[in-house]
Amino acid sequence: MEIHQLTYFVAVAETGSFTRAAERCNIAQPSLSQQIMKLEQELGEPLFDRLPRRVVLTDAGRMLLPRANSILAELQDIKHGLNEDVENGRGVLSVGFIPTIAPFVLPRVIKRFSQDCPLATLSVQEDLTEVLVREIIDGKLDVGSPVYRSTTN
Amino acid sequence: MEIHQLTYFVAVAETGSFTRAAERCNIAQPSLSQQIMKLEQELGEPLFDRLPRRVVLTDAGRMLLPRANSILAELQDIKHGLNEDVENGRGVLSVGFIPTIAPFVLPRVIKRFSQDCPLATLSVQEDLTEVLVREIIDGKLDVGSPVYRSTTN
DNA sequence: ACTTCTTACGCAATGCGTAAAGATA
DNA sequence: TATCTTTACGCATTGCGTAAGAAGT
Repeated sequence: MEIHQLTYFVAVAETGSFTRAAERCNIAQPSLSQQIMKLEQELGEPLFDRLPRRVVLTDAGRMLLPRANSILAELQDIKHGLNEDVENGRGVLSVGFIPTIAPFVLPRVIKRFSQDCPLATLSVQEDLTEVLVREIIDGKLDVGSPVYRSTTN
Repeated sequence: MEIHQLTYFVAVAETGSFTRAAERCNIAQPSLSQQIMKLEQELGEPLFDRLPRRVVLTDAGRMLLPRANSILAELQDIKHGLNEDVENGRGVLSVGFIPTIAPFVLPRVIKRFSQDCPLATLSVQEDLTEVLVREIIDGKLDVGSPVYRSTTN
């Protein structure tokens, strides 16, 4: 399992197409196909259902997506934050949530976290919690702490 | 930045030696040196101070370590959990902590998490919290939820 | 026919190993 | 001299691109 494979996987999942994902990743489409197949082979089951007109996630793919996003976001954080001041409680806590549990814990955990570490930044990755996170960002759900959603490059 | 580079980095950090890290990773020692140097080059600053008798983490290295562990643990979770039943609240929440904030939030977050998701498993990665986690595992600190520390292979 | 994914194949990049060289005690 | 890391260099793996094939609308 390699990082670029996770990148390609997320691109396919988000675009719903191998072709468009290849464009986004700036590689040839067969090369992307090849890497996705290797990933599926390593994990033991297909990640996408290849339908005639579009590509949709399988159950395994749906489970992988938030975790892949979390890992890619953490890598982003590393590149951004290593040279900068990540001291003095200004750290970045990167948390990946699983769909089932997110709605229950997320608001409370964020609130709790913001109370203990007001200067720290929280990074949340989970597709199904996107709406929730957006509400927080928009200020409809005040949690008292800076929250941002990492872009997946 | 590649996965195997993070693996090598963690091995060097934990063994305090390029030679022993290479043995653990089952590769030649110069090859490991090469990958560590590439990683340092990409991040823009050295990760280790090469002392005569041992190697120690630089500030940058200390910041990278918990994040690298977190990523590697997430990859482990993916491999373990994809085929299995990660539904019904039996999921694995993998959380990476930064040294400064861990002692404050960890116990409370774990307790809160266990209340909301009694069937879920919590995975914590941070070297400086190792003692804390061990106390929890040993039962001295009851949090009411299964906790395990992922091995970094 | 047109769009999209897969297969086939060759090249180029790179991770790894062996051997030699610094460096420090 | 012994231990440990770095440098040098060649090989083998593999990711990527181009071209052709397959399948569906």
